Amino acid sequence: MPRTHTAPPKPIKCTACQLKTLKCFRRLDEDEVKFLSAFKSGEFVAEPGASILQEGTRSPHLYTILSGWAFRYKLLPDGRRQILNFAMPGDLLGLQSSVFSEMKHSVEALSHLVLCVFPRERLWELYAHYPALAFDVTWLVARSERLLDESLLSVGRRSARERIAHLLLLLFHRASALEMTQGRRLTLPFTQQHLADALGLSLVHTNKTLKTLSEHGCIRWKDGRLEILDEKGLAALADYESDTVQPRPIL
Amino acid sequence: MPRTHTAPPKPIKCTACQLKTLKCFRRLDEDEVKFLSAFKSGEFVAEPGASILQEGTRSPHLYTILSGWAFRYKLLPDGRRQILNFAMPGDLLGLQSSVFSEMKHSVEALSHLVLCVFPRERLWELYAHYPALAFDVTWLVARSERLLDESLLSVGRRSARERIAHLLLLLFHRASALEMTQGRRLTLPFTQQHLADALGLSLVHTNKTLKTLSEHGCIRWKDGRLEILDEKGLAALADYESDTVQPRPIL
DNA sequence: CGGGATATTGAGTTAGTTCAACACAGGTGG
DNA sequence: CCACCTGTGTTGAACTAACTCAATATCCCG
Repeated sequence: MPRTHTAPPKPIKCTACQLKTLKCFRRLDEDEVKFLSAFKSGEFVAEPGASILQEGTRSPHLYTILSGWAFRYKLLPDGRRQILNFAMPGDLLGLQSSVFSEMKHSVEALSHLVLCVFPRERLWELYAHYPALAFDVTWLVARSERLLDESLLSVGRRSARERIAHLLLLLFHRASALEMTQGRRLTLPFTQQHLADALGLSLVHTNKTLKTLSEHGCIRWKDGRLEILDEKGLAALADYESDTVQPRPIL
Repeated sequence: MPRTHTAPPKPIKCTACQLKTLKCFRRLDEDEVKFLSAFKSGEFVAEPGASILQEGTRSPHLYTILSGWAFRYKLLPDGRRQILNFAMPGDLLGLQSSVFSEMKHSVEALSHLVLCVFPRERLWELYAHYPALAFDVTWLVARSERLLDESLLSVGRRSARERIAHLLLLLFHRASALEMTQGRRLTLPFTQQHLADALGLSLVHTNKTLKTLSEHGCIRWKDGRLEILDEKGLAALADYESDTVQPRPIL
């Protein structure tokens, strides 16, 4: 069960935002940083399993992930779950309820998670006065659409082995851009159930397929740590092509 | 094989745009319409099977569908195809190549298709001077993300019968909002192969499942015409809930 | 020590696939 | 006007990737 949320110790100033030091993000000018600092209404810390946003509700907030992992998902009435994607630092959460009235998916924390909180009613100011930031928001949504395109291709047309190979490579490269990897290794706070639900597979089959990938010497997956042993092999299996997109927006 | 494109007879002025008469679109003010008229660089007419945008290329244009159907899709090297979604009047095509460098999916015309063409290099002006329109662009991308979420849930977690029920209802309601339906009937310019590729199913199984839905008296599907006979039944099957979103943006 | 997740493995089942044949319609060229 | 071809839809039969069920193993935590 989700644990309760904790109040943050002390919010980080946008001027000192850790994400800015990563080269995968675009540089913001002074004005933009100032605006974002004022726009940011606080921070929100959640523990694994905590519910961040709920399908069917309207959130007064818009979030950006400062650190940690989360995932978006949808449920069917009988409990079947589909994970739509995994969210990492820099990703936007809850824009849907800013743009439409209510959420059509839920979001849950996977790891210890720190979020920047923005009041959705002020999103309009951003569009009115900071067109570059508005464009960044569009950029982020478009990128997330791209990831969904990839997932849909996987779930619709790839075999179990191909899906797993593809997802693991994708996660690895996304994490790598955020400097969350150590060499070929990456800490993934997922259970196999999470993988299964993201891939549209059963838990048992996911487990067995992971095993054959291990036996073929492609990966090592143990205690939430993933090691990519044969990147070429995996990429060939999955027709994976890393998405070399230019510097991405912060917020 | 795709036929060649035809030059448009005479572009329609945005002031006289047919879409504006539909109540599902938000009303634009005079300034916005004037800007859009200037932004619009022409029209583009395509016939069924024509390729509109190609994965791996960069399109200098951004399109909006004025009339007709298209679909976005991705291919695997061995020819497996996943249709990502179907696009109808009012939908935006090719934003990805305006936001990133190149397309990661292709777009093909399903029916006779009329597109409004906008030069992507002027998209920035729109963001700089027409924040409401910029917000509309974001709205459109976010909505398309939502549709993808639904598809991913279907393909990942629903049975063949549920998937078909869900897709047909969705198409019907989307078309209905655009006043493209006649009572419970709708002309769909698809082959069963299109349905199969959108649902992640084989052609044969799609055919058989359509047949059982017909036999149960839920639908009639003949010569590209779909009739919804038992909307309640289909909705129950698919856990379908029509997405009652407020007026949507034009362009 | 006991209870609740998570992971692993085997065995039997099934939804959906592939292969193949055939029906039907429209379109073309002789 | 007919013969042919191609794209689409339909149906049966055999096959298989992935599923469900079930038992067991681990590990962590209170």
